[in-house]
Amino acid sequence: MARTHGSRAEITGPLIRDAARRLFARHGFAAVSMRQIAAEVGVQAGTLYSYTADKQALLADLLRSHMEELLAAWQDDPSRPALDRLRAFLRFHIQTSLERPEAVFLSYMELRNLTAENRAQIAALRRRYEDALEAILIAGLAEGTMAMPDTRLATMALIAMLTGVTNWYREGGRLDQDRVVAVYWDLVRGAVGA
Amino acid sequence: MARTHGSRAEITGPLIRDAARRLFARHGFAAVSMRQIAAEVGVQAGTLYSYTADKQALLADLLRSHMEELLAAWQDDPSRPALDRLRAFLRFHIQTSLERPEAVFLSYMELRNLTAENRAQIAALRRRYEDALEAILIAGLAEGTMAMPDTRLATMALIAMLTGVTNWYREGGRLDQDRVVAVYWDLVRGAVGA
DNA sequence: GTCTATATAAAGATAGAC
DNA sequence: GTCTATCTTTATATAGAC
Repeated sequence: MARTHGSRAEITGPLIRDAARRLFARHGFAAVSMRQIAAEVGVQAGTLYSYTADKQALLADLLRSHMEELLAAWQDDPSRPALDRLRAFLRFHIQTSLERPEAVFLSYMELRNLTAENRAQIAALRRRYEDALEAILIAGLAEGTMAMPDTRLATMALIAMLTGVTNWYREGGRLDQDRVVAVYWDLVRGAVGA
Repeated sequence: MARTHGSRAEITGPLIRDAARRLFARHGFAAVSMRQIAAEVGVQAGTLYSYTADKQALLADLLRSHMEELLAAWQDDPSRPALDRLRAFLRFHIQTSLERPEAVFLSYMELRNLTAENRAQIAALRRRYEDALEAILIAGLAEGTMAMPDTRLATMALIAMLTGVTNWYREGGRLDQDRVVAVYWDLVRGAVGA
């Protein structure tokens, strides 16, 4: 596994991030050692410190880039009917959650291991993501196509429900992804009073 | 803090469990040392091993007793209308989740740190709890007072949604517990097609 | 039942050679 | 850019005294 003095910076960085994401998600941040990450990549432990200031910064980078990718990928069109937008959000959220279950899991679980500064930064990104959903619910109320007593609570409830898919979904299991989206859409549509 | 040779076994056991629950929930299982737990209780680290075989068994005890208390406390009455039973389940789940947020959090997060045997045991208990909810949904379908495409997915979706309350609820925040139950009841009732 | 002391292993991080 | 070697700290767990 271990190479001797081979240099390939362009790929080592991403490999470190991939290994860290996988290991942190599987065992928990504190349970994973820098040596384990290094072994997974095929470098020595000391090498990791050419790519990250410390272990915590490595986690922070993973969470920040995940949230930024999520925000960049979500394309909303406020001119469309709110129910269509909600349907699109649901599909987007389930799809990305199932594509990157490890990053999703980390983003909801390992905030506590960040410095206060990094934690605040990630929390702000997450808040923007939640606001994207709430905007749709507010539009639905204004249109009269949805009904609910509290858009903020509904936002939190829906995100928790959708993200929960990662807890039980198994590739090749009883239901494929489209079917999951369809079933959840029935539940969500009912929940928002449509 | 540290006493010298004082003996009080009746209370030290529960204190260890309380401290471990709090610390594991706050920092993560792997991030907490036996020394930290001991310091919180006011004993020396070695003393903990009079109460648990090892660190992992301490976690397993916490999760097992939490699930067992939950199952013992939930009183269902299958002769009542399914919607009433669902309402009662919702209130029970939100109430206990907010009363014991640390145990709830651990039960969903730290299964990965158990031995395979302990993990299977806890998973079976959790499954029984999920089945208690699904039984209500199945009854609702049979009654014709609910409608949903998949009772198993609906079960997982509802539990994720309700448990998510612990992620954002703050004592003394914008909403008191009864109000939260009322808002979620609106969402749940819609989701199950009532 | 609890303490003190310790065996043994592994952690995060850094320095300097190649 | 990566490796080797190492400093320093901390961890789990156990043995035996009180």
